[in-house]
Amino acid sequence: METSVKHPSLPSVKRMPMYLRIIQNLSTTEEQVSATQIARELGIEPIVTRKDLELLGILGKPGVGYNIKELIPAIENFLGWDNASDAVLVGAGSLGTALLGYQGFANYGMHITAVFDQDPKKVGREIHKKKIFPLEKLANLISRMHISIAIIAVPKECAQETADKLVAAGIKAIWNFAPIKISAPTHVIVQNEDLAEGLAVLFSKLKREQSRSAKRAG
Amino acid sequence: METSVKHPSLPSVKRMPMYLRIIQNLSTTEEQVSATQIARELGIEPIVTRKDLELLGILGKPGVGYNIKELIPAIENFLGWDNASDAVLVGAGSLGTALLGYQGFANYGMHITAVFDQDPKKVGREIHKKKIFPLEKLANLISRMHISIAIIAVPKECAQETADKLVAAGIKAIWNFAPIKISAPTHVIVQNEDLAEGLAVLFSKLKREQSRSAKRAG
DNA sequence: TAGATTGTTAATCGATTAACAATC
DNA sequence: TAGATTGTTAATCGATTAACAATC
Repeated sequence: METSVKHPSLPSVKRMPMYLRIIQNLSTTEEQVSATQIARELGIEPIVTRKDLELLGILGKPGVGYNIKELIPAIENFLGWDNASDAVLVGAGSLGTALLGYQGFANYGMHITAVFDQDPKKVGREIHKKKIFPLEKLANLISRMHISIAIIAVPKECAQETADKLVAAGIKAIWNFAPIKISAPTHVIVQNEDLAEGLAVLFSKLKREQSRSAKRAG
Repeated sequence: METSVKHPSLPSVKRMPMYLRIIQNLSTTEEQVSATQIARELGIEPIVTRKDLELLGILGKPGVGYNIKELIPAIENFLGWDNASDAVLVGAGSLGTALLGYQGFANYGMHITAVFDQDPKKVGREIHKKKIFPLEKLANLISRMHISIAIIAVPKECAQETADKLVAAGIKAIWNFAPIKISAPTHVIVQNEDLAEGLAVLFSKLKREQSRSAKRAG
């Protein structure tokens, strides 16, 4: 029996990008950074950061911290962001446009190779210097260029249909922004992004705060 | 000592919007829905849904399920989405535009009252039928109309500054989409939305799947 | 040395899952 | 009645937090 690979927890994975940003910011002025320092910046407990950095498989210096030059590539490698993966974006509406413009995904290990849209009026135009292709070319381009990631930014009515096409074309992972849960075969990774989740959390925190302040007043 | 209010867990809160959507879809054809049914639709365990619905304080019928007419308002009330709160949007770039267009937040208990932007060229124009105001009017409008929620969709360079203005104007909750962690006094709720998190999760799942399929092949 | 921080083991906490009688 | 599902209590699992010796 071989050593089973211990998978990092999802919360740890989610915290990594924040660490990366903070450290990248510091990298111009500092050589070393401690878990304590990062945690303070984020308003979280130092032990959390220490545990997370442990996952990277690098060593820090007691009393000092971690070498930033070592830390950055370690996190990038952990996230798989060290070699930009090619991706396609389906849907060139305002959401698709916003995603394309979002600080450029370049820093996020992702390179958007092509943009597709159903609307003939949009085809041929450019957004953020990316040319928009007709949907008909989707399957061909994906298989020809061995694209493994697709971003769905189409209206929810055609999201599942789009996903089916992507799966048929051999895509390996789908990042879905349509407000509907997309289903796909188990070997295809689906990450559903849902704005409503964040809003639900916001409202629930607000409610809690209001009941607290009501108690203070009453 | 009074009964301490038991707060629902964050994962439960996050699942509620999905439940709501599914049930709203069913509401045209069905009268009742079971936790099992909802769970199957979402690909999660029925016990999870049952536990979550328990938080709503309504009763189901054993062997049958829940009355949809009761369930919908119960979830909306739980989320605080039964009375749309007024909100302002700061930043009318592609992200702000996308947010405004995102199926309209009307269903999400939020009504965007006004849109603000720094750029004089944008001021006066309309997006999705909302007029864009200059930033100078922000504080006045917030206090005059007792707005409690603000959405930040400005570049990360001015996000903290924008947040400070909002706090000074008396805002109670900030939903931040700039890729930077915003800080505010403890009595102000901040919900930082971070695209990079989702991407990190996607990549980590992809990695896991690839190591699995490599194992299958090898 | 004194102070800070790491790496690591153990304790705690909370969310998920299991089990099952009661009910439609 | 048989089958399904609820409400509820208990068991399990995993993430967070605490504690502390070792090290710079």
